[in-house]
Amino acid sequence: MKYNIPRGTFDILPEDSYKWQFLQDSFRKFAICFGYQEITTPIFEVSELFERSSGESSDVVQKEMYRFCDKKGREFALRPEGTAPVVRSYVENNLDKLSKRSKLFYLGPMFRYDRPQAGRYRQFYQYGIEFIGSNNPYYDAEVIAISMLWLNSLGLNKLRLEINSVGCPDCAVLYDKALQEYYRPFLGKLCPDCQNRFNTNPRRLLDCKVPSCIELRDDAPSQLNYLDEPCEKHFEAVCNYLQAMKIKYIINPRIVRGLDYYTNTAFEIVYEGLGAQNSLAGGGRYNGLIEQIGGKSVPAIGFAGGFERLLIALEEEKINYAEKPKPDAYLVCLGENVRLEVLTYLNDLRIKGLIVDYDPDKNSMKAQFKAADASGAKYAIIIGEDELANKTINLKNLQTGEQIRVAMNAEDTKQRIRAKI
RNA sequence: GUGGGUGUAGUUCAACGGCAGAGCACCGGAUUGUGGUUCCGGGCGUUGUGGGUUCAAAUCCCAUCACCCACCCCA
Repeated sequence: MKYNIPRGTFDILPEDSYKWQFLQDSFRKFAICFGYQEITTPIFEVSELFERSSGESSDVVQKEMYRFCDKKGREFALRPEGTAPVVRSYVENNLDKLSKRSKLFYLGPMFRYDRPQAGRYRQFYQYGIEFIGSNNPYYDAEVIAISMLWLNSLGLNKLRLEINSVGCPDCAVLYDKALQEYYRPFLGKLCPDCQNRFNTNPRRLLDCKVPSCIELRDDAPSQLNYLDEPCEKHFEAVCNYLQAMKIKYIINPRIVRGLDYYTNTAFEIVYEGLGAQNSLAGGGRYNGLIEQIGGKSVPAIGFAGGFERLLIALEEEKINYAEKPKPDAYLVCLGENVRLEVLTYLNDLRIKGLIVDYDPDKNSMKAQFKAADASGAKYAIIIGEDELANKTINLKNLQTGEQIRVAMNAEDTKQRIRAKI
């Protein structure tokens, strides 16, 4: 019986895993420099957490969640996104009592039952930041900056940062009304989906890709004209901070976040060349969410980005961001007795942190040297009966061909190899 | 959930009704303790799976599964 990987998932094979490790480490370091700390939550939570936070009407909740019941009939879901679990943990562990601000980041897999497509998977890996505890627009800019500057640091420069403000719930109500007034005369001209959206979620009308709907959209009122004073000031301040940070952006009043919990700032980082799924990262402010799921009213802002799309973009730009790790040395042995006696030395090298490759199945020197070349090892350590008897090794630099005979001493070998790197 | 395209060796692809092949990768060898180049040798793989048409199917038809792309949605 042969088994297939579940649809929409993928294996990260050894030939690629170093890239993932590099990107994950890189993001960790970056976030830490901005004062953020890692938080890791389970990959499943009670379904209700997501239903509450994302909104019952959202696509995520409606059709994309992997749900299951445990033996006691409790209903869980594999997490479709990272913010709700982090906020759950924040509330549950009283992180607000520890400090007024919580600066958190996370990495890990998310799950959505979607039809797979370029840059879209059922299990996908996200990196994200959540800042909880202040409504200061500086933090909006900081979170946006982290997401943008990190991508820049990897060598991605052809990015477009789009920002918008969806206002607070009060503004949203006014804006929804304005939209409905605008669209009402054209109701008959809208696509069936949009006729639905007209009532359930008017702001989604702006997101439609049907040509006739796009045409109508051009003259539709802008959210930005329906912000109350505090929201307008907030948005202006965010823009000012971004300018002060010299981060280029464009204001796109049509950015609508899919999840219900967003307020005020919404942003997206777009990379053309990803196909239809061209959003590398996205996020926004969610001042209402924490209270909504049982905490105090605390303002917060965050974002999440997808590793798969990032990988595609880096590949597309032909950026050499990570180097494949190669062995420091390859051990070439001759003779059965040698193979036995050399093992403590070999283990010592490895314990000391050298990457040493060795293959007991390769007999001839030729085969062993070929393997050494293929592995990309910088040195070969050659040991035969002679060397063993004298407690020495031949250390050969595989690039220059230079070879020296030195003591069989792991520490000494390590020093010599490190010195020449 | 809806459309379109594609499934042949580990991989990239040929063969397009008539004997299933090549490049790359992989393994071994070229006088027994020194590699990268070169040369030689090594391939029966349920042609994704199951049916059907035909004297004959990788090839045509149907179904199914998987992948890719798009709608939708978003990371």
